[in-house]
Formats: sequence, C-alpha cells, structure tokens
Amino acid sequence: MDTAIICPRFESAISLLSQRWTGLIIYQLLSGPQRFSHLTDVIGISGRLLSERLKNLEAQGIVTRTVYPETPVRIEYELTEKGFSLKPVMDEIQNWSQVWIDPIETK
Amino acid sequence: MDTAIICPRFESAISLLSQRWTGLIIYQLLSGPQRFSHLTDVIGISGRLLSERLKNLEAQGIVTRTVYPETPVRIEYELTEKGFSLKPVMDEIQNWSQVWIDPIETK
DNA sequence: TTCTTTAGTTACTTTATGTAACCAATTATA
DNA sequence: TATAATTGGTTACATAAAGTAACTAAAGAA
Repeated sequence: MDTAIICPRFESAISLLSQRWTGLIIYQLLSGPQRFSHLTDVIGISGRLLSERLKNLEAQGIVTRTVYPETPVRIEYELTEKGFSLKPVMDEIQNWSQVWIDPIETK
Repeated sequence: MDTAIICPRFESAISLLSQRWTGLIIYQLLSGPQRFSHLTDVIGISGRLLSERLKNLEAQGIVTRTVYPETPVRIEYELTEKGFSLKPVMDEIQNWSQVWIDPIETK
C-alpha cells in the first residue's frame, strides 16, 4: 500500500486557489489597491460573491480593507505581504497560459 | 472608465485551476502515471468526480489515458507535455505554502 | 424632500459537489 | 457451473455553492 500522502500545506494552498474567483481577485489586486465596484466590473463577479470572498481573504490575512470616509464612501482592498507573495504563482500561471492556451478558444 | 480587461488566456488558465480537485490531480500526476483507484485513495476524491475531471483534462490535452488489458484491467493516467509544464506553477504554490501556511491550522 | 453614489445584503434559482449503491468485464475459486 | 473478486467506472439522489436581481444604509447634492 503506497499511501503517499499529499502535503497538507500544499493542499491548503491549492484549496484556496481552487475556490472560484479567488485567484482572479488576487491577480487583479496585484496591480494595486482597488475598490469594490471596480473589482466587480473588471472581474465580472457579483457583489454577493465578491463580498464573501473578500471577507474570507481578509480573514486569512491576504487582503486588507481600508475605509476612506469621503462622499460617497470609498473602500479599498489591498494585498498584504502574504497576498503579494503569491505573485510568483500568478506569474507562472501567466507564463503557462501564454504558451499553452490557444487565444481563439479561450474557453 | 478604466476598463482594464483581464488577459483571456490567464483567465482561461485560472479557471482550469479554480475547478475543485483539478489542481490536486495534476499535482499528484507530476510524480508519474497512476491508476484510477490510486488517485481516489491519495486525493480523497470520489469516483464520480475523478471520472469527470479526468475526462475533462483528457479533452484539454493535459492528461492521457492508457488501457492495459491485464487482469483485472489496468488503466493509467499520465500528464502530457502540456500537463507536465504546469510543474513550475505547482512548485510556486508549494513554495508559497511552505512560507505562509501554518502547519497547525492546515485549513 | 428627493436623487445619487458606493458598498454591500437578501431572497430565490440554478449548478456543482458529496455519497452510496450499483454495473460490466474478466479471471479465479468452490 | 455458479459464485466471488477486482478494477474502473456510472446512476440516482441529497446537500452545498454559485448566479441573479432586487433591495438597503449612509451621506451628501440638487
């Protein structure tokens, strides 16, 4: 019985990225702090799910939420160091996609 | 209106990895060809979903399926070059997880 | 007072996933 | 000959997650 077990830390990390939208949110935030409505526009996610995902990412220390009490209120989401350090992962996904994904079928 | 659009190839790649189990299956197959039942055991995925995912990965040219008509039949799943070239992505996820995931809470 | 804007939330429908029982093919065993 | 064992699935059904669209709170502007 070759019961080679998968590294729990890897499993935890991949379960984060396996959650729908999470990878895209992090990727998008790599280009700097952004507000809620901008994220919905650019990513194409609904407010309901974006709200849920951002709360989750905040709870995991990947994203911070900052309130600017202007009018109307401005709230910005930004990657923490932990979040930003996912850049090499995103870069490799980008690299792979440039080589292997046909731009015509793009899903 | 800053309608910066997300690269469609990146989006396509991340939607692949955002599908539950897909990342783990690819990661596991990086260590060599493996059969159906071994994958269910190691990954902890049900036969129903493993079957679905493998068909999908095969259709995308990421995995091949080989039948060995022994007794009982042996069927092996193996990464293609396209699949194997996701190794750098998996390596970076691994790296990140070693630095940022606390082994105690592991999800 | 009514309107706008941002950042959400709520209620409801549709899709994806989890679970467990079942099936076909093939050979070994009683 | 009938029964069992093994692999690689599939089917049917229950539960969880995601999609959709309407709604809300806060706060200043018209």
